Amino acid sequence: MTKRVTLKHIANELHISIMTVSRALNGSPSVDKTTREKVISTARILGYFPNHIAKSLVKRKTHTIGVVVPEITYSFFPEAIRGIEEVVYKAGYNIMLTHSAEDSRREIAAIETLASKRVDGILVSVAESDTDFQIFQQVMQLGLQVVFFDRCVFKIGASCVSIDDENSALMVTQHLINHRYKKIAHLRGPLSVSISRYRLNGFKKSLKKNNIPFRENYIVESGFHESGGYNAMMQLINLPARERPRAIVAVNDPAAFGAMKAILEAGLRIPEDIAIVGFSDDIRVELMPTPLRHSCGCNKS
Amino acid sequence: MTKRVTLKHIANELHISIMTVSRALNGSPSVDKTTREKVISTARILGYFPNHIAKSLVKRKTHTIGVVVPEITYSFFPEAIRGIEEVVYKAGYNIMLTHSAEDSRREIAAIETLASKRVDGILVSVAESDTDFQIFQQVMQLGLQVVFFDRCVFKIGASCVSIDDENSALMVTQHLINHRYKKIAHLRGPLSVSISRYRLNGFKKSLKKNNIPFRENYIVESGFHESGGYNAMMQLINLPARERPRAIVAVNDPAAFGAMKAILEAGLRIPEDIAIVGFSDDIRVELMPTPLRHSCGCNKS
DNA sequence: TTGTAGGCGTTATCAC
DNA sequence: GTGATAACGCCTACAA
Repeated sequence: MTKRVTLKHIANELHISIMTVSRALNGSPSVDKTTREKVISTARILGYFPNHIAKSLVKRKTHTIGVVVPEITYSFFPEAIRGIEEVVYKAGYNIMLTHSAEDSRREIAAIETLASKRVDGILVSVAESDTDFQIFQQVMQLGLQVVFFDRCVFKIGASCVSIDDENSALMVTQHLINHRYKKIAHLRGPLSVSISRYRLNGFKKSLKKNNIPFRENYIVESGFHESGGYNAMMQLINLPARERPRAIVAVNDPAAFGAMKAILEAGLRIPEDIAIVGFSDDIRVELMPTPLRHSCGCNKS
Repeated sequence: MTKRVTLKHIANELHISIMTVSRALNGSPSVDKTTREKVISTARILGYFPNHIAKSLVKRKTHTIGVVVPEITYSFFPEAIRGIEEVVYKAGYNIMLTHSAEDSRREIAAIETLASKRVDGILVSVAESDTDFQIFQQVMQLGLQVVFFDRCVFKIGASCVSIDDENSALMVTQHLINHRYKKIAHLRGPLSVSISRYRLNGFKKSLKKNNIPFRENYIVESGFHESGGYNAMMQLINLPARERPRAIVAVNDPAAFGAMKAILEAGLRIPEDIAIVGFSDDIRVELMPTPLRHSCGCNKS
């Protein structure tokens, strides 16, 4: 059905060697001008497309970067992926995109596949449920570059790109305190993920710094998604009216959105009854009726 | 620096042939049970990862699908990509994701790269500015499967997956008419893209069907983005108060969002002063203060 | 400037 | 069951 045109075909057509064709097409200086022109024109006529697979095999380089995210549509990942694509594109690379669906087994499978497909490097934001990180060390020993972003794994010698979560959380909380809020609750992410821990720490530190008593029941796990934020917020709303927090620091924007939904559904107003701040510049933020406020201009790209 | 483990290494280690190793690892039935176990265990010990590049070269199949979108973060594409990833993952494939940034030259380059990297098929949603489609025919002649989605190119024999744009637009408009709106404007997309034309047609047909006079100045080009929607809406708002439309059919949700911004900034209310409907179930929709209404449950996945 | 030999890591095919 | 050999399409290295 399909006749794949190869260097050989062009070579035969022109009665020259494969190497000359290869050189001509790759812009090698040591090739006769006339020959080069002939080669290029017949390549075009025959509809030649270079076979990067063959090239990759011999060069041991695929010019492809693997990307592993927990959920493609989730939070700021579309923008991150977009940013990554832009950068690698300019460098002459492509991205192979996989998502783990927050499932660590699937994440491992994705990384193994990427390793097998011989990507030149892997960018990964780890799944919530991760506990075993030996797969990363394994592929790193293969010479594969691994760089974490947003959700990092430390202590295995890979780089990490993320904002200063602890400090950001501290500043976000401080922001609320500066606005005279005292009853501040925190919707936290799963503690297995580093950003959750850092943000929780920042939150706690800020309270301490301002001598605001820490209340255990003001820390509610929300996970990273809207439904979790919603449920967590419901818990807080169901506290006796006097106990209810007046402000919320959500671990990220999706959780904040879920919480807002719960607040509005309960007939409460934002921020008059309960104020709320999120994280990570979700694209939806600018369209919200009540803008989420951010502590800093930190950019996560 | 890196010692790539190959079948050869395993074979040498065990003093057997490469083929036996290959067969053992691929679960061929015709291999001795003991040998297989030995092979598998030393493969594990040596840290062997199969080289899909080599495999692809001989099998002429990469198990990779190329995806080309105009903008990764734009409108419903994150969800579409997510859906695509889910499907191909289950089929044992991966996706190579590229974006054209609405630039047809970049789109062509992306497709050439994907063809060179020998993806097994390409899913593409074309850029706004596209005029020349010969690249698609070119790669199709190479035996590469091309399937368009959302923004299709017709008449070149490739499949297209999208909603019935004309009918949807017709129904959306009818919906407004049923609510007694008569002064209805349309923010249209670039006419080079098929969905823009279909939606415009649907809009016109609906007016005609209901004997509502068509006004040229009620059709404003907005493009597909928020900024365009904003500018287009400003034009309409700046009409003399009596001329102003009371309802808007936007070509897609981002344009609708931009328009809403313009409306609100002008101190008008939605939908009391101006009603607005979008398209394509943008993820932000459910969070909007004034929900965008949809004509049908059409799903674009 | 151009050509030849060999190999990248794997599988198809045919022998044993 | 297992092995040798020849591809797959290209490039490196060396020779002419």
